[in-house]
Amino acid sequence: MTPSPKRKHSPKRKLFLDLVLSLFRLNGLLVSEGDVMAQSLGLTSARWKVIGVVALANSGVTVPGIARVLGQSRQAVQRIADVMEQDGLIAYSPNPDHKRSVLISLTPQGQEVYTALREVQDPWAIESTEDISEEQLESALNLVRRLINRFDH
Amino acid sequence: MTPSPKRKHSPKRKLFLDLVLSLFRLNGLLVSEGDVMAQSLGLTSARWKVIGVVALANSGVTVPGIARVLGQSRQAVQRIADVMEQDGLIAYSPNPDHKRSVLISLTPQGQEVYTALREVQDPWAIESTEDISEEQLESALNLVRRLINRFDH
DNA sequence: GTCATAATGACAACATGCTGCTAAAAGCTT
DNA sequence: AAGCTTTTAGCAGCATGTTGTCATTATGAC
Repeated sequence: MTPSPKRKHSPKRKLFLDLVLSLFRLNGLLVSEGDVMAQSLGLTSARWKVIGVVALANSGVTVPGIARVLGQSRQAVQRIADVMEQDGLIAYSPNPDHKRSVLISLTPQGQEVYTALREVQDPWAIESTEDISEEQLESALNLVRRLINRFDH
Repeated sequence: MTPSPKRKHSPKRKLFLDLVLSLFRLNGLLVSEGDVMAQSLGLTSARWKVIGVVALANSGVTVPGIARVLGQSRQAVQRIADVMEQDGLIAYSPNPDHKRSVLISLTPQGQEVYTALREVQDPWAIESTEDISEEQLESALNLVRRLINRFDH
């Protein structure tokens, strides 16, 4: 044993870096899960995210608005949205409050797809949390949101 | 109990889906943080991940091995590694145990960069957890790892 | 109202991830 | 040893994300 640990141990530092690395991994795995679920419906994980935001915030959604919810760039969402509009899942309509930024809504077909999506997504969510308590989920969500607020400049 | 709640409330379902959405956001923000930290050193967040794995597992690292640690595809890591080798951060050397899969090591320049990286990364990690307890970090890491194991087929 | 600033759409360039494919090397079962 | 399976590198194609730029529209300060 050397006599002099000059360097501070700082277990929180290592814990946090481990957490960050694990979050990168989990993110990749979640995208994969989303791809698998969405695949049977002709969607991808990116469209899964977008259709979810549109379906929940059922009125007055715009492309930059979706981007803000997802924490992504306008341009990334715009590209996905344009494809989904071509595919007939969403529709653009004029925005009375804004000449440039059109409103987005689900088409009937988009609503069908979203309904079908829920029938895959909800059981997935329930199964995924089988051995996880509500309290654990809440505290993890709490921590994640604190980190989001810290990093969202 | 009343006979009427046709739809199960399942608060865990909504909690989990909120958590997943928040994880997507946090992932994007963490990548941004990594980009900012790595930028001053001429790195990007992707190279930040790779150099970290090489520096920690200081011997016998291969491209597919890094990919397994990061939970990414071989090809993604290979592309980053090839660029880093061109830039002189890492070096390939013959693998006595495997004719095809070469070993990766940090060059002296790579070690310098990693040292400089630590001087940015460690304070960042400590500051990021200022208002978070060790116990909270541990339980979050625990939960994330359980989810990784569940989804890592 | 005017003017600076912010938000938006559109386009381009690029980084990072994925899958799929082929051929070579390694590992394993018999 | 032979043969089947897995791992690997290298290539290609593509999806998803980023930033940057420019012109247009909104917004807010004065």
